[in-house]
Amino acid sequence: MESNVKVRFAPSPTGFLHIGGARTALFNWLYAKHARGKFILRIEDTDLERSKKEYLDEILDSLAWLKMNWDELYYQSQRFDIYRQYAEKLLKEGKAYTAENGALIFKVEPQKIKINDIIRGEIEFDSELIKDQVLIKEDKSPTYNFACVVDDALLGITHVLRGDDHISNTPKQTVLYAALGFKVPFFAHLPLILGKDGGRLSKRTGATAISDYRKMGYLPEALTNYFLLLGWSPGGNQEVVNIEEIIKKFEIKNINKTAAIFDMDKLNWLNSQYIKKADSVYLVELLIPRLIEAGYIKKENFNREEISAVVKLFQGRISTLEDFVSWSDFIFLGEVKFEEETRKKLLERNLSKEFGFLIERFEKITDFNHAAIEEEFRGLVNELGIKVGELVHPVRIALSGKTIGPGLFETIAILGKEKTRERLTMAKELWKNAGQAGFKCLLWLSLLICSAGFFSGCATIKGMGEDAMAIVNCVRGQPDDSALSRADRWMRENWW
RNA sequence: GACCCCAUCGUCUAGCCUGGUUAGGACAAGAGCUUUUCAAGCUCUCGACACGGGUUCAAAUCCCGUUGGGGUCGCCA
Repeated sequence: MESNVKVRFAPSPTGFLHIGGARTALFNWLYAKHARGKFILRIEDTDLERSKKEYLDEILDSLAWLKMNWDELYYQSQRFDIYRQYAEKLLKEGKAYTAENGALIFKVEPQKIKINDIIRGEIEFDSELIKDQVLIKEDKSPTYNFACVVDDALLGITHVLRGDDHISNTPKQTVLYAALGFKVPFFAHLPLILGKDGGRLSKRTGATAISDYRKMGYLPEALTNYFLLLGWSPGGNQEVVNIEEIIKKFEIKNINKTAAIFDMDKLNWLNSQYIKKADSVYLVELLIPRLIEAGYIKKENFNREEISAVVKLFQGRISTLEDFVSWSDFIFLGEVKFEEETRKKLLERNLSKEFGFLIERFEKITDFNHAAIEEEFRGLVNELGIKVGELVHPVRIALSGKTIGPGLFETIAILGKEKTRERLTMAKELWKNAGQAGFKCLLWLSLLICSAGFFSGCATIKGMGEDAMAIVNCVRGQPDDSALSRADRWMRENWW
């Protein structure tokens, strides 16, 4: 059962689809769905100079990505004849005149102009504030206000939902509707979306293009949900909403009057909620291109089930798809990437012996799963009489290069026996090398202390006691963080 | 500057139309629980009716003013 309701979103391809535009499109789309009417997309490309194909493509892509499907599509650049025809009609009727440069201009008669806004009620303007309106410009292209009126009337638009910034265009348009004998549609002016500083949204106050949010790894459902909350409330203290239910409930008159500030924190939270409840199959499909781009998987050779397992590992703790990419690197890549800080942390304590035991225990496991891994791990910890954390944290670093991450045992299970063994072995190598470095250092030190002793007597040797201990620790495989730098400093200060 | 719009926690908002609420929820912040880290989750805390006048027994709610914020003043859209 279709109604005669027809709404439109009319972007101009002189820039990307931004947050404000997408929200306007959403409200139009929602109302069309609610009223079982039609949602029309009209490209306002009358400015041939500034309209660009790349912008048009981005707008269409972004709308499709947000799942705002349109029923009809029009381009104003293909309708210049129509505008001209109506302008000439006004000219013939004496309602418009020709300017010296050939432009056609509409004469605005003195009057009070009332517009009725569904959201704001009646607004009155004085025509004295409106100058005569250009209909067709010197270059023969129509002006925005004229093309807009002709199209909205001819296409049968019943409700015009657009940004607040168009309020002052509305009286200019209503006089044109009257002059052309067209029925005036209902108007609803949506509150603006502002940046963090309460001013206009700009690159400085946050990304504005929808395609940027897509790149950053937001889900279209989450973005739509967030836009909805900016200016409309579903009632019942709902935050995460079901779009089908919203379509049923949506009413224009319930749209807020107040401008809203775009809050990334809440968007992030909403996105994390959507990721948490998303089907991992869906997430895998969204992630595949990102993983290929990051070089984690090869285009022609990847396993969806493996990716799915990794997705489940991180699903509950990320807020964007890009978070997943940055957290999961160590699982997909052959080698672990260490930050210098993290490497130092691992070197703080030599657990070569413990890691050796762990490798042995893991080798015995035939079904390398979470439970079995945990059992062996805890078994070893008990046997050694140490705290779980003493082994968990170094192992996590060795395996992932990170000090934080998902539960260790499930991570190990996903990582697999082979990579786990390799990385634990690699950590042992690291300690061994550090130990050798320490040994070399000791040789140097002995030499230094001997020479120093020879020249300065025993007092200096005593003073060196502390530093010497650090070096000794180094050799024993427990290199003190500062041992090397101490030796270095001592050498500079005392050698000469 | 002129004209127009708007005004509830830091932010998004419910409540306003049809006056009587301990002014509710969410994000953020803080605390705790849980714990192998970080998150998540759960519990709690913090936190608002811009101001001034009316009207009324009673005002976040109705009216007026002030202040503050925003928008528009193109042969751009």
